[in-house]
Amino acid sequence: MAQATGGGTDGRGRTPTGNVRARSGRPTIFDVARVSGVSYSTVSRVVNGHPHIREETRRRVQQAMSQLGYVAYVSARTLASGRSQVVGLLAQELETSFFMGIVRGVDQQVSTAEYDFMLCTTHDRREKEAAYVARLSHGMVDGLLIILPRGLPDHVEALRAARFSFVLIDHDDEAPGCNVVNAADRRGTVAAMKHLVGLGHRRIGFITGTLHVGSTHERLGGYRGGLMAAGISLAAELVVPGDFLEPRGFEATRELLALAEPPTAIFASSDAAAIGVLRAAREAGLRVPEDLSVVAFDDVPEASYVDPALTTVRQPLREMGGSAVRRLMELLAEPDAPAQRIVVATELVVRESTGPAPASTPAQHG
Amino acid sequence: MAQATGGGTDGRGRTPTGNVRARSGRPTIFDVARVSGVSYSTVSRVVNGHPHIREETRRRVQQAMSQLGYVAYVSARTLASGRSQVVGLLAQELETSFFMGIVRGVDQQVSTAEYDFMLCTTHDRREKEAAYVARLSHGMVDGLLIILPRGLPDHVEALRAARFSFVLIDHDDEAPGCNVVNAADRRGTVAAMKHLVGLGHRRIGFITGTLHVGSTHERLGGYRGGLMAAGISLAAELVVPGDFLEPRGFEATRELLALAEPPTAIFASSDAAAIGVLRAAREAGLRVPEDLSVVAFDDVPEASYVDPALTTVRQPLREMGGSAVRRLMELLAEPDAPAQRIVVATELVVRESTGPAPASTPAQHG
DNA sequence: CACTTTTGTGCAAGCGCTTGCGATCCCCAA
DNA sequence: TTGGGGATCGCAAGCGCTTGCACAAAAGTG
Repeated sequence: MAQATGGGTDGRGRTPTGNVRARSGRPTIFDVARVSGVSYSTVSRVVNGHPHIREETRRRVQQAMSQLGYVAYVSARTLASGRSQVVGLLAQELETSFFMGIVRGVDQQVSTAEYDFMLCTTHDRREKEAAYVARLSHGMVDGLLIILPRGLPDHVEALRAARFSFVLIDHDDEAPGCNVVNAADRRGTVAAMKHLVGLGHRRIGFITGTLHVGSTHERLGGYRGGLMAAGISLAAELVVPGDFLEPRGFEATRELLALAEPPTAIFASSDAAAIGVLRAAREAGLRVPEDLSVVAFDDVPEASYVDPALTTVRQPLREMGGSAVRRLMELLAEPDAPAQRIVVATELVVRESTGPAPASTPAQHG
Repeated sequence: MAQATGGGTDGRGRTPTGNVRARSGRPTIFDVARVSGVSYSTVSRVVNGHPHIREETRRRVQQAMSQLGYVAYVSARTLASGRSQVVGLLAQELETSFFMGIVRGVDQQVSTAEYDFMLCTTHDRREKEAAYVARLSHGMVDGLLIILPRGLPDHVEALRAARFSFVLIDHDDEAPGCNVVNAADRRGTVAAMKHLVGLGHRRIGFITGTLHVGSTHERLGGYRGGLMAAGISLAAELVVPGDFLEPRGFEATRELLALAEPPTAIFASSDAAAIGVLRAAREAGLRVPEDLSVVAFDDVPEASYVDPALTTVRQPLREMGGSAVRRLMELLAEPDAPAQRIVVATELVVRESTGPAPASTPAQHG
């Protein structure tokens, strides 16, 4: 061996950077270098799989590493290289199955890509969003996945300005020029409308999602388009605002059922909201689907558990999460790739909550 | 100002560490120092809220920071200080509501503690566990939350040896001397048994969880204890192995119903398994609860959605996650605190899936 | 066989931040 | 006026790793 045997700290009692004693007692590349009789940079190259390393050298180093139980110190590597091998997932919350579905897809895909992921939830606080974006994009993660259902915030613009790689999930055209993954909301809703119309429904209520998110508008567009295609005129009172959540679904349904001429079917913009619809129907003494049909959106697991099981537009959440990760990986490899919109297909799943429209006015139970 | 005005790089054209030009274009503490006319260490102290900073200095620095839009570079800070302000959550998967409940509790609590968290799933691969533990504990995170339902693996021992702070969730006494959070499984199961016995059930089937996890044995203990307390003798054939999941719950129920003298009630070790029980009962033409009562464990959201809604032992998953985080925070503040077991209460939630035992043999439907 | 290329390795200089150790400054008792 | 002792702040030395550059040795090239 060319190097000083065993000592390796060239007589000055310290490694080049003054690494007299490792803080944690854990071995560093210097220790590995000493044991294997090469320089620390060679060790680094072996660790990172660089070319131009003699096979025997590589073997010696690897043997020293496993002998010492060497594990790279991630922060140091990140600091030196500027890459962290971590992607961030910024979400508003984790409460709903909707988010969880996406998170699962992300998790799965990330793990196959030799990346880790950091889950950050803003808990609906706007300041936190900005703070996270700033901190994460500044060295903590290499790329960002963003699911924030509130229009396109300024900090997304900031990310773009900083040429930081990110992809938005379930944001539609609010983000021109951004990489986006979303579902075919409109098409799915149209399919739902066709289904209801085919069952003879003419008055169909619509409970929207949160208003500032793109998918809400897509679904509303699908509703209108679907009805118009069937030659049914739109009635403004049949569209009531919602927020994707159960309580509001319940309320909204009450409003719809209180109409002079109540709907015979209701489309809810999420499964959760539809569960609220079911509850309101039960409270009003209406049977589903005999008196009232309900169609939902998402197809989270609960949709098939409830009674009656929900007819719903399936949105492949896992696939969306997975696609977003794949796209992000592409971006990390080629940061200047042109933006891309990925639209995953939706599919109407017919279960028990829809049926033929009742002959006369259905709201008068009894 | 005592310092060189504006220059700050002492004429050598570079900062002390040779920071000629920031890599990312983002401002560093050196930039802040230059603008505010103090040394970089003072900036660092302001950032970290150290005492002994003159109020006016602090103000000047803060103003410079917001003027420049300074954001700390986390890896550098971690490298220098040895602390990352992130905690890791190591779980086997994210598929079940059980995990998700805990994750939500963790998320919530972590966010109130000025920490971030990194979610790592091992996807059931043992090598990944060890790799994660090594990497995470080596600088990536300050502490670790572990939910790995498979006995107490060696790497937990390694963590302890390295004096790394961690807390186990839902591991029971397999981990002597470790900080653990778990639910009162035994007590909850006993309550469930008392409920069934009170309804007149004498032959009660039991579908276990995965065998190598502590809570499985606790629940089994509760089953046996509960029956014995009621003076009911144990029948080995009534206990069938399960794995907490729906398909196995279905299978196991088939086995139980095929017995010469089938049970009038079944306890499933998780809600998911109980849903399988329900399916098997339906398949066998049995009505729940008229012909067969079922009690479950967990009380995830699905439990109240299914038909009939499940009578189940509620396990406060969020609270468990939250408690684990709180405990971890304590450990981070005081690493040598003696280990502690935290047991959160369980509670029997009676819904629709349990009822009086049928008069005669119930398996003969019709 | 002198002369580029390619391959293999080492050195030094950082990455952006924290922190121990002084050096100053200021205030007040003596 | 002196000292002593905080309160403030600066400097240097690192944290553990990556990487451009230099240089040596091996391998082509005409």
